[in-house]
Amino acid sequence: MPRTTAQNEALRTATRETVQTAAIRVFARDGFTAASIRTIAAEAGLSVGSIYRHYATKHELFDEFLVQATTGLAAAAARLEGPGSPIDLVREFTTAYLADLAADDGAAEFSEVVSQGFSTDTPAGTRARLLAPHRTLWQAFSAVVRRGQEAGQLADGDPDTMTVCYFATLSGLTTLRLALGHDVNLPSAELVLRMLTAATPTATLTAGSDDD
Amino acid sequence: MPRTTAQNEALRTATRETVQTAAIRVFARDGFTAASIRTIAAEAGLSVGSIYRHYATKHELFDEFLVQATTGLAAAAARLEGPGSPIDLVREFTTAYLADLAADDGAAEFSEVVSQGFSTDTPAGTRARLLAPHRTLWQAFSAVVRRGQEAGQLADGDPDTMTVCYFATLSGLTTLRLALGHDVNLPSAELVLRMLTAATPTATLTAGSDDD
DNA sequence: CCTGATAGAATGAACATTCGTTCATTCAAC
DNA sequence: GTTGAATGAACGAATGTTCATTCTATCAGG
Repeated sequence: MPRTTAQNEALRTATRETVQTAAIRVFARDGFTAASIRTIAAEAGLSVGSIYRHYATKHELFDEFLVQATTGLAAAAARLEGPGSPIDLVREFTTAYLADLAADDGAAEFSEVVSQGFSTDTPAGTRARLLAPHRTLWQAFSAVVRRGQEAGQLADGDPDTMTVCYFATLSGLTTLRLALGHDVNLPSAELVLRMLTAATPTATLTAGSDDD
Repeated sequence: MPRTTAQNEALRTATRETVQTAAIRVFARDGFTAASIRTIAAEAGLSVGSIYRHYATKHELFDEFLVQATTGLAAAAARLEGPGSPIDLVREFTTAYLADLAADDGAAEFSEVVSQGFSTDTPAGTRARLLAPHRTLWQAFSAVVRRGQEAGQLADGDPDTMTVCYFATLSGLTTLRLALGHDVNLPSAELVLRMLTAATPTATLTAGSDDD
């Protein structure tokens, strides 16, 4: 008997992880279509054939990423539905996201692939598959915002619209961070949270400019 | 002599515009690499060969888009450097951007291609070519923010960081708008502007939650 | 300790397809 | 009839994918 089953299992999962990490990096850099299997193989330090031993197609490689993304989004939604005051929940959520972005692990790349899948819907159907868990997350966040408003902790405004605007900011920051690297000044959580916590600016700030 | 020179000229520019519009739409939908010349030709209602009569390569087709983007960004920066109070300038800028996003002309698609070029740097060199006019725009915006702070019209904070956060929001909203269409609730200018105008939330809002 | 047999992982040349691109030909307007 | 725009079949390069082959780590038998 050559290798034990357990050893083969460990080898397989280790290589799968190597491939997955390399794939996400290349997907984030080049986009799904421009990312070639040969490039991913080179990034992983493996041959083309090895990729196909672990993933039947390029789409299946992307599918595993989609599963991870769905799981992560569901976990984030669950945390928002957990205990805690609204202001603490949104601050903790924002701080954690920005910390991931600032760190040099693959979190930013991961988010970037999600963002690309959303915008280009490549491969076909990606957008729909990402939309479902995103809606769950958005609804959870929106509910927290509503609770925060009722508690007087958060600013007025339609919770759904505020949620969209908030997540648009996080998404945009992710893209900028990945494109510009350390040159970009990541904002503090407090700055991002202003759109949720801001007291409505006093009328005197805008007086005299409503003549359009 | 068959057609007059003027007629040929008109035909040429008309077709060029048709091709350019179709190309931007396909670029926005599929990304530069996945957008094939055959798809662009079909979208424009022309043959493959006709595309190549007007643009030597796919890259040149994209280049014309880059020139347009650079011009537009420079124009936006110039407007910010023009007359007007800081609060009016940023509000006008935001309102105009959101109006373009809400309209069904190609403005959102245009911005989306810019965003993709930024994030994937495809074709190679696109990011650098977009970065220059963006920096100009960001610097102009940052200067307005600083003036607004000095005039007591805008909230405190590092102007550069606030600018990055602001444009990240606009970029993220563009992606969401194009991905979800009319389902997305576009925020009001006032909501986006909160991160710039918000009075710092009073300490009572955060009291008792700083125990992490 | 060595050695050879073996199961399964790793390899990369080869294939069909699709891509960007070309160009001989056709079409349309004067 | 002439000029230039429009066409689409065809070509080389690159892509995703396959599979016959090689490598590698293990352990029974000496």
